[in-house]
Parts: sequence; C-alpha cells; structure tokens
Amino acid sequence: MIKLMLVDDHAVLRDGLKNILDMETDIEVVAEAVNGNDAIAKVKDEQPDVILMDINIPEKNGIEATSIIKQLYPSVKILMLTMYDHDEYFMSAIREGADGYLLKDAPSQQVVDAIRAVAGGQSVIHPTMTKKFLAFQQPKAAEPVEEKVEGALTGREKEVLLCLVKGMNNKEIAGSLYISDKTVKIHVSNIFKKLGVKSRSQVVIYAVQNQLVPLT
Amino acid sequence: MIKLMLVDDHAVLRDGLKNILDMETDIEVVAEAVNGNDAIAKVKDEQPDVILMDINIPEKNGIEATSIIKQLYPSVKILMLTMYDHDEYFMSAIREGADGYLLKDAPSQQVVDAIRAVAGGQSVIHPTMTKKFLAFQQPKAAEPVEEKVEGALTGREKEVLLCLVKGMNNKEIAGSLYISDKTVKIHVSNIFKKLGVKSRSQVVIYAVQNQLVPLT
DNA sequence: TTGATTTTACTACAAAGGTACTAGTGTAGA
DNA sequence: TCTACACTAGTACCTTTGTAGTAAAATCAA
Repeated sequence: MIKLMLVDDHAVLRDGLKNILDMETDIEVVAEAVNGNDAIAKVKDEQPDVILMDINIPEKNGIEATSIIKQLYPSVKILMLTMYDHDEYFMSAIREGADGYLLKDAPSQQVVDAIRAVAGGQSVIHPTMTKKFLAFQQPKAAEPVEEKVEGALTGREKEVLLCLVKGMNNKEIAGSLYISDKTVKIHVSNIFKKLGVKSRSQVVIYAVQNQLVPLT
Repeated sequence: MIKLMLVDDHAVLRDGLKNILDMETDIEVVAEAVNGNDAIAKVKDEQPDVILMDINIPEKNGIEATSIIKQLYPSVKILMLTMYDHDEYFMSAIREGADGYLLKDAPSQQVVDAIRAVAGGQSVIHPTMTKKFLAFQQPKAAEPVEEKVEGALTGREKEVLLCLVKGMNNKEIAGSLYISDKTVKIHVSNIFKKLGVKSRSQVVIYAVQNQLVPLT
C-alpha cells in the first residue's frame, strides 16, 4: 500500500484527486496539506511514501518545501504536480530533489502511474518537460566542424583518445591496448596534430568541450 | 492514423508488437526492417511517421541508423526500444536525435502510449533512464567531500588549478602568475597530493567531474 | 594488383613533468 | 612572541612526454 500525501491549497483539486485515487486499491491518501509549512509538519506525523506537491502554495512554495522535506526525510518521494511548465520551476524542483514533475494537464491515469513509479524508486517527467530536457542536453546535433575533426581520427586513435581522457599515461595505454608504448606515442602525437592541441591535458579539455567522449 | 515502422532483427518480437498494435485503431504498421541499412532504405519508400528501433541490430546498429535517418528525414520520429539501459547507449541515442528511449521491460501499454506521444511531437524516456538523467543533472545538493577537498586547496593552489584546467604548462602558468616555474611545480605537486591524482590530465578530469571549475 | 592508409615499432633526442629536499619571507592566530 | 601555514625559489634527479625519421606488415578501396 502506497501512503500518499496531497499538498495543494485548492480543496477542489485535492478532492478530485482523492476521488480518482479512491479507485486505486494500492494507494491510500493518508494526509493533506494546504501550504508548505503545513506539509513539512505533516510529513513527520503521517510518514507518507509519496507526496503530490503543487508549486504555487502559500507559506513556503512547493519547491522550498520539497528542499526541506528532502533534507529531513530523504526517503520520501516527491512528485511535483503543477500548472506551470516554466523551465526554472522545473529545473529548481529537480535540483531540490523532486522525484518527478508532472503538469496538471496530464491525464489522471498518468498521475496514478507516476505515483506508482516514484513509489518504486523511479523518476517521472511530463513528456513536454522531457522534450525540454532533451533539447537542453542536445546542443550537439549536426556540427560539421567537430564531426570532421572526430572523423579524421582513425579507429585506433579513438581508442587511445578514450584512454587519454581517463588520465592514463603512455605505459598504461600500451598495456591496455596490448601495444608498445612507442606506438602509443605515435598515436598520441597524431591525435594532437589532428585536434590541434599541444598536451594531453588539452586533449581532455577538447574532448570534454566537444563531447567526443562520455565522462563519468 | 500513425504510420509505424518496426526495426528489429527478431521476428518474434516484431510479431508480438504487431499483435499488440493491431488492437490500436490509430496505429498501423506499414513496414518492418531487420537491420540498419534495411531500415534506412525503407524509410524512403514507406514514409513512416514513427520508427520503433532496436539498438542491437546488424549492418549499422540502431543508433547509427537513427543518426542517418534523422539527417535525411528530420520529421520522422524515432523511438528506441532496447534491452540495454547502458548510459552510453542512452546518451548516444539522444545525441543522435532519438525522440524516445524505452526499455523492453516496459509494459505494452507504455510502448503504445509512447508511440502516440512521439507521434505528437513529445519525447519519452523510460522511467529508469529518467532517473539516470536526473541523477546526471543533479550533482548539486550538499556534498561535503568535494567541499572539503576543494577547501583544502590554498588560494594560490586554486589559481594554479584554474591554469591547469586551461591546459597551460608550467612555464605558461609561471608567466601568468609572475612566479618561477619551480614554484609552479611545487603548487602542482601539492594539488596532486590533495586531490589524489597523479598527472595534470587527471587534474582536468577531476575538476570537470567535480565541477570545481567552470568549463566552456 | 596497385596504391593509400593504418597500425605497428624502433632509435634518438629534446623538452616538460614530477619528486625530494632545503630554505627564506610573510602573515595570521594562539 | 611563537607557531603554523602559505608562498616563494633553488638544486638535484629521474620519469614522462612529445617529436623526428625510418620502416615493415596489414588492411582496404580502386
């Protein structure tokens, strides 16, 4: 059974959601709050699993409340359900630890599914926000310059590049690729020429800036 | 009516999907392809609205095929449906223009919903991937470890660090800070010890990963 | 097959990087 | 004042890095 808390200053919306959720046998509304401070207080008493949180509420908005609740009770899942698809709201909510971000125009079923998903430890984003998120993360697309430069690297050189951005020295690269360290030097020198840099540090910077390789 | 193309080298999976999609009145499977090149060719002939693409297919994998198709026909929506939740696959798919990324363990209904969503211009990500996405974008919060490490660097060391992540060599740093290159060496060595790395390349990687310094 | 490219590897050398130690100066705080 | 630390700079030494030039085997496209 998923214990849910609703946080919204509009009784109509809370009641509507309760009606919808009443039909779900695995979700129980254990608490309701009408503002940020109210929500923070009731988390302690009611220990909900998931909080459905509006952003535009009095006495600490939903994002501030999320931040505080997440600090006090990190295991509580918080799903933002709001009218606004503003980027700043979205990013702030995510930054403060929200587990999901839905817009109020989402169909009821989607809200129900999202509650189950965050209760199960997953994160959910409204498709419209996902789009923005992707757009935000997608500043690459077709950039002929880097394409050309990266394309100029041979297969082996790309492998060496991967090692370089891991901070490996020539000997380590040689061991990793089963070739001599003299050969590694050749590849490294060629990479330098092709990328137009003068040291391995600069290779790392170039690769990161041009997203030639994944980090982390 | 949404015109759909299936790309997967496993007939069983294609047939299973077709069965499921047959029950949806607004989706029609107009083409099937068994590998990357096949898919690229059939897009031209069949002009699908949405492509359901597996990653692990022969003759150009799904990501490469996505990249090419998106370049030729930017309006075609591509939904990756794959067994792998590897970060690199996911990020690559997104980078190459995929409109969605679902895992094959997603319930059928979710796949159907996702097809409609991308056909409508939205983007969809499997909740598990969303989680990773958020985690990727969420390195803020309170991280005492890095704070401590960064705090351990003296003022001068931080200045040297800034130079290091610009790819400067010792002489350049010395000239920039109006000190001897011997002194620079001292600072660099101290930075290495404090950050626990062994070369300037690793300093750059460390700084990027821990966001000690701005890039771009 | 021919020719171009890739990958491999060597020698030799110059430059840069990195460590260890000593040591003087200045500054901030107990 | 005394201590701790930061900053500076040097010497010495060794390692790593990077370049140049040569060259052979493998691969691949024309």
